[in-house]
Formats: sequence, C-alpha cells, structure tokens
Amino acid sequence: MTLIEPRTLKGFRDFLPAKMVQREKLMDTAKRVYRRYGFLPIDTPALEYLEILTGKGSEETDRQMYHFTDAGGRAVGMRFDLTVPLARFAAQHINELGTPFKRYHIAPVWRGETPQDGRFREFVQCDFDTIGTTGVVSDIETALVIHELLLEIGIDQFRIRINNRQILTGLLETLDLKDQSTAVLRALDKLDKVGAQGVGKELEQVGISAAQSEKIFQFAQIQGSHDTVLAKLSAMLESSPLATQGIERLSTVSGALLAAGVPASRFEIDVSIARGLDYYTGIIFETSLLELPRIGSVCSGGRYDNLAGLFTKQPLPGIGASLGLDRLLAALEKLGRLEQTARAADVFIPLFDPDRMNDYFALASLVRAQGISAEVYPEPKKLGQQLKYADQRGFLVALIAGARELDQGIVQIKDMRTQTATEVVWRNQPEAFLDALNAILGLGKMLS
RNA sequence: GAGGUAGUAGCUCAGUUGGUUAGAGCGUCGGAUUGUGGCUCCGAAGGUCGGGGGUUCAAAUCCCCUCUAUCUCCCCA
Repeated sequence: MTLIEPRTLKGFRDFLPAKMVQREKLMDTAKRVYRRYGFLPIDTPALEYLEILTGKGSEETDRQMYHFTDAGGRAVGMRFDLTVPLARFAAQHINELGTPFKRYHIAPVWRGETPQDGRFREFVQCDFDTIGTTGVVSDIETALVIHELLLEIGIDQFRIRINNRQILTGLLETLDLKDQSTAVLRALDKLDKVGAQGVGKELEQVGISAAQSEKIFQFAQIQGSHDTVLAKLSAMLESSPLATQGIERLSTVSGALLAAGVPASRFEIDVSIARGLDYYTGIIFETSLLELPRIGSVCSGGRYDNLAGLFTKQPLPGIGASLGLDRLLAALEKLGRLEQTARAADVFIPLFDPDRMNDYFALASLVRAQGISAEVYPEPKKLGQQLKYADQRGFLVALIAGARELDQGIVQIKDMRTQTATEVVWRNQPEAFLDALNAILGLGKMLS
C-alpha cells in the first residue's frame, strides 16, 4: 500500500497547541473588549450563494473568491470577509434584532491570493460592527474599541490612521475626476510605499492631467497635528459640501478621542489612506504597528452606509472594523512578543501504582471541583519518567501517592519548581489539603 | 496571475571540482541495578536529499517541469 503524503494546501495551515493557545488567547481578548462595549456574538455560514458575495468587495475580492457549483447545481462562494455576510444577515434578520444592532464575529475567511508574510488563504478575522445608525457616536466608539483592543493585546507601539471617504470623494468631484476615482484612490493609497514620484507616475498613466495631479499632491501632502490637517483641508475643499461634511466629522471624532483619553500620538488624520474595498462611504480606519509597518494593517475598517442596500430597501447604515488575528499573530511572532506557555493543566497526578487508579481519579475530581485543572498520567511508567513528562509540560504541582500514602489517606504535594514536597491528609478532610494546594498554585501562577 | 530567491532527519543546518552504506547539534523515545523531574553519560528510532523527468558508468550536487515557502508587482486582515 502506498502512503499518501500528508500535506496542507498552499496558504492553509495546521496549528499546534503552542500556537493555538496563543490564538485562543487573542480571540478571548477580542471577545472581552467587544463585550465590554456592548457587542454581541453572531455566526454565519462559511458558504453563501455566490450572488450574495460577488460585486460587494471589489473586483479584486471577486477574483480571489473561492467558488464552485455544489452537488445541487447551486453557485456557491466561500466568504472572503465577514462584512458582506453581515450585510445579508442584517437585511434578513433586522426585524428580529432591532437597531442599532452591535455584533462581533470571530471566524475564518478565505481568499485565493498569493500567500506572503502575514498573508494566508485561510485566516481569522475578528470583526465588530454597528448596524442601523449613522451617528458619529458609533464612529468614535469604533476607534475607541480598536485602540483598547490593541492595548489589551499588549501592544502600545501602534497608530490608527483615520480618513474619510467623503473628503476623497469631495476632492475628486472638485477635480472632475469622479469617474476615475478607483484608479486615483488606488494610486494615492500607495503613497506610503512608493512615494510621491511613484504615485505621480501612476496618476499620469491613468490619464490624470498635470494640473489635477498637482492638486492631488497638495492634498496628499497635508501633514501636521490633527487640527492643522483639518484646517488645511477645509481651506482647500471649502467649495465641496461633501468634503466639508467629512472634515467636520473627522474633527468631531478627533476631539472625542482626545477627550476619551486616547493619546494624540496614537491616531493620525491621514488623507492618503483609501482602503480598497469599494463599499466604504464615510470614515475609514487603518492600524499599523510602528515596529513592523511593512506587515500591513492589523486592524482596519470604516463606515459603509449603503452596503445592506443591496439586500433590502430598508436603510441599514453600518460601521465596523476587523482585527486580523493571523496577521497580528505573525507580527507578534516576528517581534518575539509571544510567550510560549503550553501548559495543559496545573496539577499532575502520576499513575504511580496502577492498582490504585481509582484513588487517583478521586483525587483528580476533588481538585477539578475547585476549578483547578488536573491530569492523570495514562501509563504506569516509572515515576521518574512520569515526573520528567510533568516537568517538560510545565505542571506547577505534582500530587504523588503510592500504596504507602494512600493507605493512610495522605498525598505528597510536590512543588515542581522548588522541588519540595509536603505530605497532607486528603481523604475525608479535603480542606487542609486544598488550602495547601492553593497556596502553592497561587504562588506558582504569580511567578509564571 | 507575472517575476526574483530558496527547499537535505520533527527543528537549525553541514555535505568539498558530480564518486562507496548522506552527517552534526537540538528535539523525540529507551536505558544508567526497578518510590521522585530539570544536569550528566550510554543507546535507538527517524531522510523516496520537496516531487517527477532528463544528462551520466555514477546525481543531494548539472538541466527541464512541478509543488511549497519567501520577496516584489497587485491587493488586503
């Protein structure tokens, strides 16, 4: 019989416990922060009718989408983000949910693009969105959640870049470039990467006149403090009501963030960020790590006032953002910021004397009833070997008892770190035993 | 989708101008007179040299294709 080579698809990955523990920890942090702001969890299917997904992101996402015909002849697509499924979900259920509706959704998405550092074909997004309100409050709240989320993950070297599509659209309208908006925004978005010259060339290639190009550059090069940028923008775009509205909105958001205690250095008004997804209509966010800017945005999003309009006549504006779990994890790993703790349980119980197995399970139950994790070794190996296993896995405490101890109802509580052991009675009087155990565990957890 | 770089044990790598049974460290497993781990010592397992084809008496080594990783373009979390 020939063996099949075990392998995973390009851009798809397995996760070993050491990695998975980290991923779960990140997801837990995201959940905790989202819940703190009143967001509730939902889930949607990985597969949708193709028509639900196509034409919602951009041409690029259509091209990258995994799609096929199922056995029943239905055209089916795998979701490439969580926002489009949310739009469908909201259109379908909004009458049961009521507005405003705030949800979070942590789930994998799929994009058939070329894998690169921090870019995969299957990756998890941690989205949070607010549906059914155009109020600036939700714009502000979205930024606050992004900020708090990154801090709570343990990152403080980051910057949230904020822009407003209304400003960009306003600019393009005044320049009479509305039809070429996609090309212009795409070029502009690269300012960071290719510099002014590169952007200039690209604009020239799409047929933008020198005068128009000049104007775009003046715009893109606006820099400075939040207030300075906003002032310059409004001076430049006062003829555009749309842009003016967008600038005012940014001004409100900026002021509110400062009032909420977000340091000015953590966010920046950056008119050059555009975001590729066509559905954004208002404020947009992009978050980069200052220590690793090249890995790209780890948390971005924005306002999309028309998205659900494709599924329902009821107006359903929304705003939200998405934490790229896998990209962030790749970044943290690169920065050496991931602690490797793959301890399965806190308490180790060696199968010292297999004839006394029932005693070990009784002991384990007693411990677990306190909410303490315990593992009974599955094989009656030599005690030394069992302890070696416990040592390698990082157990804090071993509960050792052979026939001699068990006959007296006692157990040896061994602190794996200090290698010291004390004998305590546990049978019929667990209090003193549990106290002693907790004392060691409490100390061990503080140290580890 | 296009182009550049790379691919040798689970991991990090060595392997001389093509030349016998492809090596090391770490890790894994076992042992060091059978009731106590992290050190040390001994031993073992583990490799179709990413895969396929070609050149050659002979290929890990040279050529072609392919897969995978990584980088650039593109796009994005």
